[in-house]
Amino acid sequence: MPKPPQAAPLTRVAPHDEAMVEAVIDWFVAEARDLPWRRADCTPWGVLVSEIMLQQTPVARVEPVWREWMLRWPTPAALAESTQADAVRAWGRLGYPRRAQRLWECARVIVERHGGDVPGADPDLGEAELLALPGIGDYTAAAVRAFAFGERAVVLDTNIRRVIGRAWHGQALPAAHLTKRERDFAAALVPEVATEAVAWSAGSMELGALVCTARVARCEECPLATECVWLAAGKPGLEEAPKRTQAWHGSDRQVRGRVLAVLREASAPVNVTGLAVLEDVEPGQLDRCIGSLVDDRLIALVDEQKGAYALG
DNA sequence: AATTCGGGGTC
DNA sequence: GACCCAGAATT
Repeated sequence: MPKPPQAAPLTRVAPHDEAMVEAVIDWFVAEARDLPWRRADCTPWGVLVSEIMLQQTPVARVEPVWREWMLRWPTPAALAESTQADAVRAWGRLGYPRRAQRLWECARVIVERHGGDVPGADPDLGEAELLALPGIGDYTAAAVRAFAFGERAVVLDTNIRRVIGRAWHGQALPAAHLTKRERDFAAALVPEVATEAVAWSAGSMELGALVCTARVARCEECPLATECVWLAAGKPGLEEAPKRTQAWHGSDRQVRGRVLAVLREASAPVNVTGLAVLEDVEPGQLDRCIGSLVDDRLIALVDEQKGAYALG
């Protein structure tokens, strides 16, 4: 293995750790899914769109929507020339429609500020330029730098956090909040050579998605099985789960979704408050949800006379 | 640091 | 039914 350049990493990684990282990379080369946004002909825009869609949404649900989206809006400029309403409508049932709104805004900013090219390739400014875009946070900025531009970046999503937590620390599930300590440890594991760094990021993410899954880990298939601290300890900590899930049925979140679903399907403005499909919703809650959707600029009152709303 | 923000597959 | 998913933005 070639020696990395003089620039030493902040934290030295033991040969043992390097071997584990390489094991994940080798596994990924053999087992990676053939996803469209991983193909060599996928543009940075395609990668960016996939990353936004994949925020809190599984691959299986994203893939068909991503394909349609890329056929319709193959470039940031194409999306920027369309309307937010079209973007939200094409988003379909992926959830968190504010992502569609931000992606549309993101396309406009890319056109205005970056001449229509997705930023992020610059080794110095890339990170900051991406973080400045709507809907792009720490994870997505790093992911675009790595997967769209092949740069070394510290990609840290829920999958990678779980893999590192288990294999290196023996923890079943990552903590609710990312600490500097955890980030520093993850950063130290990222290989210095960019191509390997990208392979590690994609590979550890894929390992978390396919093998080292949250509920039932398939350790017999894992390339880290012989080294995994968590497996050696007998896979403790999965039973405890005082996470307190947020109620869904009847929540504002659900009602907002139902209102938006009506307006997505409609070809003309709709008086939402008089709708049969929303009869079971308390008037107060319905008004509150409509109000918050208006505040978010996801919908707008377009016919005051009729009290009719449409997608913003 | 805690909340809010969708929706559906899976166990 | 509870849980989980390539998180981000706001307070």
